[in-house]
Amino acid sequence: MPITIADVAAHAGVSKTTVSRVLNGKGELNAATAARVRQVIEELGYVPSAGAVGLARGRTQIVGMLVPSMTWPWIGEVLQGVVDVVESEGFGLLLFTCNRGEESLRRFAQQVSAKSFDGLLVIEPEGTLDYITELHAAGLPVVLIDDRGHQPLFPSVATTDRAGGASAARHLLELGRRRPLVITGPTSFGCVQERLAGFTEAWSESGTPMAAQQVLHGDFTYEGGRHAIRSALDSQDPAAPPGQGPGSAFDSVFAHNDLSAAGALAELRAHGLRVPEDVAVVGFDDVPLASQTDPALTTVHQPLRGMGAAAARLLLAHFRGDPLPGTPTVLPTSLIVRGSTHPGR
Amino acid sequence: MPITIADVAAHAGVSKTTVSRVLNGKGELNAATAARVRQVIEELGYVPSAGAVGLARGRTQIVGMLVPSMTWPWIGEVLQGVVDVVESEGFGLLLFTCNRGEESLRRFAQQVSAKSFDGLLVIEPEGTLDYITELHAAGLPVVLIDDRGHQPLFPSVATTDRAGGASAARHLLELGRRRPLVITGPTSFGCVQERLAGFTEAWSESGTPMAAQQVLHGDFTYEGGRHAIRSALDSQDPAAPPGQGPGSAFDSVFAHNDLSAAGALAELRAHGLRVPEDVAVVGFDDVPLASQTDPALTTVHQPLRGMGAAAARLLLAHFRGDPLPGTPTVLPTSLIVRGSTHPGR
DNA sequence: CTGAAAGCGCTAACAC
DNA sequence: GTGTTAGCGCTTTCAG
Repeated sequence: MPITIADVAAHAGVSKTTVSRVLNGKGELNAATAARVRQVIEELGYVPSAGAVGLARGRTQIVGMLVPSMTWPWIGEVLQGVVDVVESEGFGLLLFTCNRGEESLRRFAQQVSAKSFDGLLVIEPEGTLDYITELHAAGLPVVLIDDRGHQPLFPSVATTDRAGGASAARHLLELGRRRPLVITGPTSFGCVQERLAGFTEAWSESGTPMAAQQVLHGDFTYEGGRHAIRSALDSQDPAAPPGQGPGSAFDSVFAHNDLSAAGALAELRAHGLRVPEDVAVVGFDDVPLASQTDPALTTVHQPLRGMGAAAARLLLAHFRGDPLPGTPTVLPTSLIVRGSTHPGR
Repeated sequence: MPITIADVAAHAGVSKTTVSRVLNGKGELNAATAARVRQVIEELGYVPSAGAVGLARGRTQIVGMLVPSMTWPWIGEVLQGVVDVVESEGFGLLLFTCNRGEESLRRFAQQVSAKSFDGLLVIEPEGTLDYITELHAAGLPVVLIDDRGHQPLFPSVATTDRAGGASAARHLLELGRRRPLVITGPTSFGCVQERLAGFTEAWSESGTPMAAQQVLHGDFTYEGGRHAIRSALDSQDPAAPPGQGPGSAFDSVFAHNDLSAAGALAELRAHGLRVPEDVAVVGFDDVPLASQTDPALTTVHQPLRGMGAAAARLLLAHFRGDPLPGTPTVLPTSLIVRGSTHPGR
């Protein structure tokens, strides 16, 4: 017994078409009729069936979102950004993950074919770029939220990884540090290459270029961070105590994400090194963890929420007829200074 | 040009009805016809339109999920549990948050009325219990994932907060600790009351009941954890150094969540106290942060993923005709021992 | 075993 | 301005 447009029409003594018109504000209506219809809608508490509207209009008012996993610490931020704008525009958000591999993807593909949503927002799950590109080519509106530094063949929202790396370098230089250690993420990621390039460039501008052994390849994990510090300490001149003293291997660390920076922090302490006095540490991302380490982590903030919101806005604007931009939308990073580089903060 | 059931019917030389039958496995079909139809479906890559099926059947094959916010650290785990089962059953997950207050909720209510989904999973957003109860009463299948220790009037999935508190107490007792400090969460939460009751009961069984000043009211934040430790240290006998020595105020901490436990950890260190030698610390939740503190946090693991999955299974089973259980489904907590109570782990 | 026809609830030409 | 008439793509009686 849910009430339908027909009920409203009957109660108001008009046709379904008229009701539909006041609902969607189309055509010229007699003010009086419109008011009466609105009144009845109110009284009956009528709400159009999303499914029926979707079928009739050929558009669902739903945006799909595909993410690799829900359990990564920064995914929530992006999602909140997305959800905020999607909801406020009266759209629904249909969520998909790739947690169960092949099977997940097949299921997702089904939903695409089933026209369950009008457009797709995606944080690229490993190895699906080709598939997504295909969907885009097939006419599905897609916006990529790029955390990998790809340059995809379709609209995307990204951040300034290179400038972020540079800002970390400049910060350390300003603090008087001269021997940095860089702990990278997986080097196949474009973002990692950018962060490294930005850091290295900015550093060389100081006149002291970096040596190869100052870059350690990590894997974005906590353990990876610990391990990098351990091996850096192991391999340095045993006669020279680490820290700011002359001869020590490094006086600062730039980790490519906060998680490995947190690992570095722990390992440094385990070796009796003080942060930031002996070694200053800078992370990347600004996930919640960053403000909950001890000392709190100076880090390059990624505008995750903003990226999610921007991607959603792009897609929704497209539904209204605006073209999707051919070039990536780039949101700037910003350096957040905390205790790991600045005593007392 | 999306291909429809009519296309398949035409190509296979049968009626739409027949195609529909092979699609849904209803009625007795001639094996040969069925095979032929299946063949055509395959060739054409036909997938039924979700919207059309929904309209015709009156069911959307979508489950709605309402959460307070996406940015809490443990929400992701629950969501992943939900998504895993929802997806594997061929359903879609429509996500809603209450981030924008009243407005969010109104929008959500619309979607409910619009019959956008068949049933609802909810992590109760503050102050919406009445509204949810109403929806349930109105006939919408609802399962609550209860993080607050409510005893709602509708199906829910919860965890053993009381037993979890007790396990923390027993662990500390076994380690020989005798003067615990408890840092609670907001006391209006049922789960906080339960955790406290469980801890206190188990502790009194040891023969040494707890004093009121051993319980500090916190707020589930990092700062709250730091603050609690600070005031505990401030208020103790200035002549008695803290730690395990006689006369010191406490030799262990049970924080009601990991975040405040991490705060406690930091503050203890700031005062020169060693964890776990001087003070052992136990948290609650087992969020990712717990394994990334230094030392890593012993904590009471909440089966968040399992709770999400269980809730989803309950709802889906209900769609198949099973009744929803009248009594809460309870999943057990488990104690995860790490370095904050056990040196070397 | 299979098909014709009538919806599901709404929108969109096209008349009046 | 407003109503009539077809659909949107699928399911489901009801015949045959």
